[in-house]
Amino acid sequence: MSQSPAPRRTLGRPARISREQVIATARRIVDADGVDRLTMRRLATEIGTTPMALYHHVRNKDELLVALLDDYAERALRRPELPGDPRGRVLAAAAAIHEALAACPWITEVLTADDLMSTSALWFVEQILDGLIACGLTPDRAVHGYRAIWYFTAGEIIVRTTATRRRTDDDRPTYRERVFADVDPDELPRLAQAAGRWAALTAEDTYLDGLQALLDGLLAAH
Amino acid sequence: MSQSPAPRRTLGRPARISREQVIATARRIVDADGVDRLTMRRLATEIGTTPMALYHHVRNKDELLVALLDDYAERALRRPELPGDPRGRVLAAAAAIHEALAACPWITEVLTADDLMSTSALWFVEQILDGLIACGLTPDRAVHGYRAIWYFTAGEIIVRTTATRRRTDDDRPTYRERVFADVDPDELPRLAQAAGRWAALTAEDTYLDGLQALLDGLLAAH
DNA sequence: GCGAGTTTCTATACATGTAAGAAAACTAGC
DNA sequence: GCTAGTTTTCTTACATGTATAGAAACTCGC
Repeated sequence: MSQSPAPRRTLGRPARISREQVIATARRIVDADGVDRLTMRRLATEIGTTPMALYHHVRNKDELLVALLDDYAERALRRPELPGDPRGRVLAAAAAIHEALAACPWITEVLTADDLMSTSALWFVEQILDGLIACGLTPDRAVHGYRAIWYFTAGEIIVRTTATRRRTDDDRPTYRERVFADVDPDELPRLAQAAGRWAALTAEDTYLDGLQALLDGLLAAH
Repeated sequence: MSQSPAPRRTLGRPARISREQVIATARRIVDADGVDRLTMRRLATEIGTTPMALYHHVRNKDELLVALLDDYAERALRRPELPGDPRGRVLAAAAAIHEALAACPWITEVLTADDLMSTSALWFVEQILDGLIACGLTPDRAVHGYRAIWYFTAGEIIVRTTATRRRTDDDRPTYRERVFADVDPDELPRLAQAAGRWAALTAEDTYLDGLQALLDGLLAAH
């Protein structure tokens, strides 16, 4: 009758907090107050433990952020209806990744990881690879093509989000504005010509155009 | 005879250090010991002042890094012989920027700026814009094209350098390796197929291929 | 029940960027 | 010379990530 209740097979002091709990609480903080307010100390007190205890469940803050991105991708990356033609599949998969990432701009510091290798993103990578191969690329070239698409996508997100971030927490004239003011129209006529419209032009979302151009170029190269 | 020696026209306490001195010393530290060893405290002691005194010459460490990048670009960005055909010019200008950036991998954290808008880089931007326009793009589309090239270039540098950085200061199995180990060949056949070669493939430098593809796509879109 | 081993948690400490304000070193007007 | 104003520098303090060392809480073999 009095069997040992669920015989504990784990050695050592039992854990009071779990990695899942850490990540979930971190997510709550980020959702509520933004990623800037996520500190290990606050996370610890909200969980009811000490900062260093967290380090038994995440290796460091960076890994925690990666885990957050993973967690986010798991929920936000819903697999869309993909078109039948392979080119369209590649576009749709890449656009879906881009859309999900653009929606949570706090991951910039994490995004510089090698690949977007969240488990839940793998399906999208698979679609891109498969689409590229169906378009006639060799498997090896398809991997390179995926990388190129990833460079472009990650670069767009990173550059765009940090640009807007700097613009918000800084009201002095932009570095850009100062630079443009110095442009000599005789020496740099195209820049001088574009100077007035630069801000407006770079504010436009041209990700899809660029993605299509890149993809067309990749496919045209056989 | 005893004229006031160079009548000081500046009000207030005379500066003991200059912004140029700060940047030059920072450069020396970075060149010698890497960007990780550049701290405001060390910089201050090497100059012979206190950390907070630096903040009257650079707004914060980020701005110091941007200034370092500027300083570096000034010296490293030598204008190459550009080919006559506009497509070649664009490629050469972008490749030159990429090459210079790839040579100093510590700028990753700075590279996320809006554009590479160092004064010394403007000439390259001009060449890219001019080349794109000469290929038939409208000025507005040329700016978008330049942005696309910049996204791709910055993304490539950032992703590549942080990837190698993480690999060096971390000998545990990569996140990537763990992810690939879980790939189900039935569900994700392309990924499973590429898994073994992934590391080798992504180690290859395919920047120029990607750049050409992107450029061709941009030009093909009229 | 007891010691050994193992895991998790806690306390303390340090390096770092930088905010806030006082102090210093000058010029200009009297 | 003295005061006011201005600019630069210094002092002190704080928040943050995290290293290190050891205490605490468990299982297992005896």
